Amino acid sequence: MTTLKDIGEELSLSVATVSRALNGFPEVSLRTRQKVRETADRMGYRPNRVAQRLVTGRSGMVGMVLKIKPDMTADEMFFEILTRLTAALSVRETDLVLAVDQGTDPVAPYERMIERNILDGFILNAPQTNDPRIAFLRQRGIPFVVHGRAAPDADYAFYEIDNQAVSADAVDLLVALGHKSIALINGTLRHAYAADRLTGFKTAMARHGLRPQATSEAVIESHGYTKALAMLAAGTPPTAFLCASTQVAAGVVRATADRGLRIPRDVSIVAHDDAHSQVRAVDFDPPLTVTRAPLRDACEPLAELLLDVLGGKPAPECQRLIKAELIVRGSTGPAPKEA
Amino acid sequence: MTTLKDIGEELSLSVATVSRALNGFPEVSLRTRQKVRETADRMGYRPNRVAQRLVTGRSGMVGMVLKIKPDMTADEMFFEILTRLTAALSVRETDLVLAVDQGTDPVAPYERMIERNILDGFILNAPQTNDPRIAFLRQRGIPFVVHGRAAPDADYAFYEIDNQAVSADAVDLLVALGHKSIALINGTLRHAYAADRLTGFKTAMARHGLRPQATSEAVIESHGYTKALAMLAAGTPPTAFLCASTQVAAGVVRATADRGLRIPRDVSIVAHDDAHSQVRAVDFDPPLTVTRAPLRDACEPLAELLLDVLGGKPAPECQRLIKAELIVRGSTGPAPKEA
DNA sequence: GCCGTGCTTCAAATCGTTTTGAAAAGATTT
DNA sequence: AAATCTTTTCAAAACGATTTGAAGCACGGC
Repeated sequence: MTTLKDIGEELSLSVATVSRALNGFPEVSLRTRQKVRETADRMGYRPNRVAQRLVTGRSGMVGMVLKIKPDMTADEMFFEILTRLTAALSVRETDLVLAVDQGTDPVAPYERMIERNILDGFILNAPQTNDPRIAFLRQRGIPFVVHGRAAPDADYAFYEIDNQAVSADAVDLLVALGHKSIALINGTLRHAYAADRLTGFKTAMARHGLRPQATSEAVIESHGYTKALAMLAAGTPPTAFLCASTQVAAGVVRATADRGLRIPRDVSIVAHDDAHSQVRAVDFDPPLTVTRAPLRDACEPLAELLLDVLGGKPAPECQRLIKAELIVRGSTGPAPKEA
Repeated sequence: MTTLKDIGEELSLSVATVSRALNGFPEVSLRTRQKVRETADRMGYRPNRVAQRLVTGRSGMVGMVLKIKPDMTADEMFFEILTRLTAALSVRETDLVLAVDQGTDPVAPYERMIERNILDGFILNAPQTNDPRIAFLRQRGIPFVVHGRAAPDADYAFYEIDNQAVSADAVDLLVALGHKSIALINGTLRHAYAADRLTGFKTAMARHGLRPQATSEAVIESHGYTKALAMLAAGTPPTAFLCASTQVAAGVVRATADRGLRIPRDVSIVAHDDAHSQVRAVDFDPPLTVTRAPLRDACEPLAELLLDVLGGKPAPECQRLIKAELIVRGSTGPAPKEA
């Protein structure tokens, strides 16, 4: 393996000069710089990353912990995220070390990875309100970036969509169409994003002088189905639903069909669409009106932000709150005439 | 971060002594060794892998490249394998670094990871016949262990089930039951395991003086269905099928039902079962006779073998060829009386 | 009292890089 | 031509571990 010393001897230069020449420092003359570059290429020099890391204190590796469901499967989208994240980091000369969260203590896998002390930082996802992992990493002073924002006053690096605006935009659209009885079928409030959606929903409804109806549970089809069915059977049934996901929307669609209601004539539906490939908003009949913010779009920014954090950029400059796009399709229409 | 120097200063010992004490060298007295161990624990010492690697050439980290399908999903079983592998390596003080194969050149991700030269070795899976990755790693002299055997005369470390025996055992069982027309619905021959299954099948059939019928394609339900349908419609329809997987078996079952045939009265089925949780052999009606070899059982041995290879154990001693278990259930029965 | 003999411990070199502080060379001013 | 300033180069320290060769110490034998 060619080393700096080899190149130095070849050219009768010190390793220091060779190092600076290759790293493009201005204090080495252009002529030597070129000569060094050329000989380095000729001799097939590759910097020894290990040595580089030893002296710089950086390892060029970041960690991520996979949360796995009890049946040892994971989210369908996970692989796409993983792929894109790996690619985004790879461009930045950074590798991803994976660990698996086997339940019990959410902090344990982070502790284990830190113990090995070869990691520069972490990428976290799916933060919960008062997430213990975030508290842990901050207390230990370990750099990290979160996909999601655990609290509105977060003082760490994150990438997140504006979940309050997601609800607010949907409410505004529906109110403009004349809807007054609007229900939110939300995710479990344990998740920070769901809490934000609820806040945004309540605020927007209050702004229009309307009474909010909401329920929070897992974002699965059956939840959408049972809750929508129950709400439609109640005294003042909603004329519009805000769905936490397209999966939930599928359940709501099934419930309205069971009740003999038509979309959008009797019931309007707006869903949030994170572009899961499984349940596509455009495949609905009628196609779903959505607030759209593909999860995969987070990968590039997350990599970028983490590198910024590692580079010492202050946290406030490493926060991205993105607006979801409101896409109006066939599942929303004017509110039905009052009965 | 605690270093050897810190411990040395704490105990008024040289770093050399501390290093030897922690690595259990005999030339340091028992008393100091214990004292050092204890203070190291107390101070939370963790060896710096980067520094270790620089001087020893070992980093305690191994790599694995994930092959992802074009739709960016991966095998359902993948997470379980990943979990178990991580755990098995963790016990051996080794970390797993993941990269993702984004198509195009199968060797490229390995090259990238090697360039970073912080890895001690690799775990490969799903080898193909004449796998370029294996050729590459061997040519570069990089240690690796393969889950699967790319060729019968493999001269590298691997863990694999005896795929020729898988077919042979099934054939022997069926022949003992009186079957003469037996078909193999195999995986694509590009995969080394499928080539082995075919060889074993042909050899076993020849041994019994029978003419083999075989087809090779992706191990999915539809392949089992279409091929079985075609074969059952042919001149001398098989009375028994060997299926590459339980998924394929599901297709074959559907095809026999479509033809109005009954299992095992008219058609017997033997499948290979690698214990995917999705399509379970015992959930079939009747439950499937299988050659069983859970994929997950490979994790411990793979970790063990890789560490052996890294420790310099010669390749021939790092090869494991495991027999699959033949489990006879309701899907096999005596051959039907000749028409 | 001198010298070998184990048994422990140590200082120093090593790995390949980055970075600091100083020296050498060249250019400019006095 | 001496003095000063700039530009370029260098030797050495640092990162944190392992490993080599040597030294300190107590011991008993001569």
